[in-house]
Amino acid sequence: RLRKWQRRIRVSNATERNLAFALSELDRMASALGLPRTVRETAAVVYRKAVDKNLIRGRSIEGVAAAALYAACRQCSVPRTLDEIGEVSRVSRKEIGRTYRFISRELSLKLMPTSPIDYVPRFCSGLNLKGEVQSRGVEILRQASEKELTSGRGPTGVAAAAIYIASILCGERRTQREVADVAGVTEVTIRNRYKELAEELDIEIIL
Amino acid sequence: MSDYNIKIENVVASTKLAEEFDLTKIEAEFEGAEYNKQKFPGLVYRVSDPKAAFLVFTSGKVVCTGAKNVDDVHTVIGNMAQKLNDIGIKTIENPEITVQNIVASADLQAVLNLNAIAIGLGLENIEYEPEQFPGLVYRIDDPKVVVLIFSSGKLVVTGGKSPENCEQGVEVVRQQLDSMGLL
DNA sequence: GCTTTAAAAAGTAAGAT
DNA sequence: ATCTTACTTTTGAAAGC
Repeated sequence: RLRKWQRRIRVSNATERNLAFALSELDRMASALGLPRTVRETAAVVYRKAVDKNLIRGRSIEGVAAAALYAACRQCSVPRTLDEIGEVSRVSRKEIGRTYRFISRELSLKLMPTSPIDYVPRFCSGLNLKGEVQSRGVEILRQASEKELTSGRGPTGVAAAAIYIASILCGERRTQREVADVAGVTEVTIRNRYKELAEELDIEIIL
Repeated sequence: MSDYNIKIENVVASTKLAEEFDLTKIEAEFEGAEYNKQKFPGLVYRVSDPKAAFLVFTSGKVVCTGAKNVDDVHTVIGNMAQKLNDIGIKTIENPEITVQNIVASADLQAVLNLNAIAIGLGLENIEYEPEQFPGLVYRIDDPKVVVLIFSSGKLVVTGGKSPENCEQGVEVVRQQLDSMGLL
């Protein structure tokens, strides 16, 4: 009986220690990515649910923490790409994606694919673009979505192209290189997307 | 009318041609054969008769992949057995060949809204992460196949054991999308 | 889980020209 | 800027780490 009690204490200690480690990991990654407190708390909730459902078995704490943070960013509409999460995690992008799919399914998160619109605020601030440009970009994305120009395309690439166009239309031009860098895509992708958007949405780009 | 341009792109099959093989000998006799035990336990051998690739193991088991149809699988495996015999290696007479997987492509001839389809089929039944891959992944239980759905209306059906499975898979998708008014 | 094979879909990426 | 090559996803078997 005393043995059993001690065992419980050990398990409890291990569980608490692991949870503490996971939460510190979430905090460390969230800080590195400059994420607000609400996202960290959401990630903590997701992580705790995963623990309660024993989803950590056979998986690393760091992997589940990274996946929880990735999921939380999406739930809070301030998405980070798997590459961005991977940059502040010891776990590879592939493993984070795999773990995300698993907990997403097991916890029935039912998240819609990331919307390009959710990337606009972050990318625009990174380019020092005003709210007017953001609004323009969002409007372009709404029209793009209606004309089926976003299905199957990378959200960051489409968002980057919309911002590139918006910056020009608002007289605050940013180069493809600048936009590509903040969005984490190549200039070629921005070029391909913006050509398609300009053509299909009948937007005249002069310069 | 009932087509949708279904085309088989690849057939994977397995069989057993002998009780055991000396892969080192086969590698020496078959030009182009690759065998690096520490890299992979099987010997790799490509043929262009009907085009296909073989993975030959010491156990006598063989995997054939890359064939464009089921008949070609039987043809190339028969040719393979003959080549082994020519080299002085006896093989099992009528090997039991099992088709393990068939990959097919198809075209629904319609531009699709993958977000709408994701909701229509149910987020818990699909996987769609455009950040990672442009296709929506839909797993079907009835013919047990996996269908990759693209915004262009093109499809990839894989996991089927027969051409019928692939056709059924395409039909299931067509029907479900049609019933939801997404086609 | 990984290693190796083949193949399609469409997007994105990297290095070369 | 454009071309080529290549990687992302899915599937299945094989023997072994």
